[in-house]
Amino acid sequence: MRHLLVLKYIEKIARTGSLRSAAEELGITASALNRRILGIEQELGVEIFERHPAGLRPNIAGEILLKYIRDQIADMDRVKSRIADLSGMRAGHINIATTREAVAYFLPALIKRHLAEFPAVTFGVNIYERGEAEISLLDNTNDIAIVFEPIHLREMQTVYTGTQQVFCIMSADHPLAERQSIKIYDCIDFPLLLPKHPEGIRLVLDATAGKIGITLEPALESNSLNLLRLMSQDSEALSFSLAINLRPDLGKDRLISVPLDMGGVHAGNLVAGHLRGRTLPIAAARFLETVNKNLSISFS
Amino acid sequence: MRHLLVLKYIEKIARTGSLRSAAEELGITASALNRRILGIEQELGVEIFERHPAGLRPNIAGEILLKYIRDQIADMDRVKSRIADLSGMRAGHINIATTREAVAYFLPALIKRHLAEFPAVTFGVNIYERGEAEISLLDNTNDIAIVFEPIHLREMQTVYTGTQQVFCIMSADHPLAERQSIKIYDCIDFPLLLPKHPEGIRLVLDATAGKIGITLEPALESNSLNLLRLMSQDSEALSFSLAINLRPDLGKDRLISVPLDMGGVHAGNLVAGHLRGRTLPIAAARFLETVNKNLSISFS
DNA sequence: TAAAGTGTTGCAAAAAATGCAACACCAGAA
DNA sequence: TTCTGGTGTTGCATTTTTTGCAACACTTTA
Repeated sequence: MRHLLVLKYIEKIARTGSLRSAAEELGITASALNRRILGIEQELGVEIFERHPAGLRPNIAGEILLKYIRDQIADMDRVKSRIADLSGMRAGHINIATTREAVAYFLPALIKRHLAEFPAVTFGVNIYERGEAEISLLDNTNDIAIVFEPIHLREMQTVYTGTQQVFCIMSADHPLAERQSIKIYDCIDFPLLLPKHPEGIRLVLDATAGKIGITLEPALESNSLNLLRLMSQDSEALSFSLAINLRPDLGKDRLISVPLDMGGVHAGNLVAGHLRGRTLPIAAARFLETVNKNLSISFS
Repeated sequence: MRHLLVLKYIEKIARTGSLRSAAEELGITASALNRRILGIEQELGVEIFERHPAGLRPNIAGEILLKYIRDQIADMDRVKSRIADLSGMRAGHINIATTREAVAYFLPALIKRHLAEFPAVTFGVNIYERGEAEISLLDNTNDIAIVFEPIHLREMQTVYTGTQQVFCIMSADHPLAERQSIKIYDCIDFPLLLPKHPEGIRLVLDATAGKIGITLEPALESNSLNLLRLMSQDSEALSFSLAINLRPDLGKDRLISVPLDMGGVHAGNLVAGHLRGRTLPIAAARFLETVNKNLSISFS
């Protein structure tokens, strides 16, 4: 709830005891946070925090306000819960069709978060080869499709469409590791670990190579993206990954990722949507909205 | 309070029933307001207004939200007054509910004097029809009620109660002008200028007349007490006024006032108080005490 | 059919929030 | 003392958000 933001800021400061620590936890700057507080204090005409060298501590006015804030946040939660009850997004089953690329880290995290808010919702996640996910919407086998480079876009009502940057994954001590970005041309001197053909990312890579008149000759082909990535470890071999599929803790495997400059070739589209003309059950619609929001934020 | 802005927007729309009318009252554009609503609805994942050709009407989710909003706004007011209290009880906002009879000369003078002593206090004076002022205490719209002949006395904690002498106002050269007091019986031969019905003083006059078996037939009815008074000027017509509403400088308009002997009928009560069971903010409590003191001194 | 009301949306301008960097201050350690 | 590491604050350029204008699509009423 956006209108509670400022209140949550205040609450966080009261809990951490200092502007800077609160700011860090909130993911904003101390200065921004500070000005928010100064603004509130000006609105109230009273200071709500005592300024100590060690940080901020609520004064009596602050304590009164904090009580209000905590109540208000709790009340809002209750309101949201009641609204969720009567609009039916509380319960239901959601079947999701997706491709291997999209599913690795993004979807599990998202489902987990959604489940925290709507525990009674159940999920089915079904992985398809390129092109098949969209088809599966036709007979309502699945409610939502999240796919990379869809083939049957006509059948879909898309809610989110966005390009996905391709990253090249390599060992941390690889000759190319220092680069800000690399071109496909730079890659051909090293062993290439590529996904098998119908995979969307392979398509994009082949197109990029084709543009400059070369053919990619993979040292290893597999449809296990994880296998490909691990093969890069401690070798000169290169593998590739979409932004959405990039593991957050690559460093732990002594790997790093470098964006691939595709030289004007259209980076592939990631698409989320449902069957055209179908009105989704509320639970599914709600989740799709969450998907859309998160994709938009993560890959802008 | 800035963070309540959006909430107040919603509340306003619910009250006016349409985007455009609400926008106008709020001093913004319909489009801006509309986007605010769309934003909230997206945040909640649910629509909160039904779209009718005639305008917007809250749906069930909206009603739930509205309850929350009204509570939060009221709570915030309470917080602000509590905070004002502890900053030396010299500041605060006082909302006063009253009826037309009580407000003309007494209240302005009192507020003026109070303001001289407590310049940081701000006032809101709201005039209601008979019976409505007390009701307005219930939702904390007003802190203090000063009313003549209240209907809903149960809801009120009265601080002052006292009868109000009724005066008959007439031209200075009126045949009755020399009297020490007059009876209602004396009046019926002259044109009567009476307030309209729900007005408390009219009630008292009717009761007095009823006791001796006559009905008052007004030459003019109005709910502007000032108009009635001025109509008495240079004519034989009689108007009536409560002691509290008696203008100090009647002589300037060539008018005089003569007490009305009501022949045993209970003169109406003037009551000042607040919502039963509520502890007033200090600023309001303080003003109510001033009201009490002045009423007690003036009409003993 | 025309008029007057409704909500909605694209686009450019205005306003608000933010991050960066520097500052001033204080407590405790060297 | 002087230095270090912590605090909150502020000016400025930038980014993000909000807003108003105008036009649109739609429904009800005259």
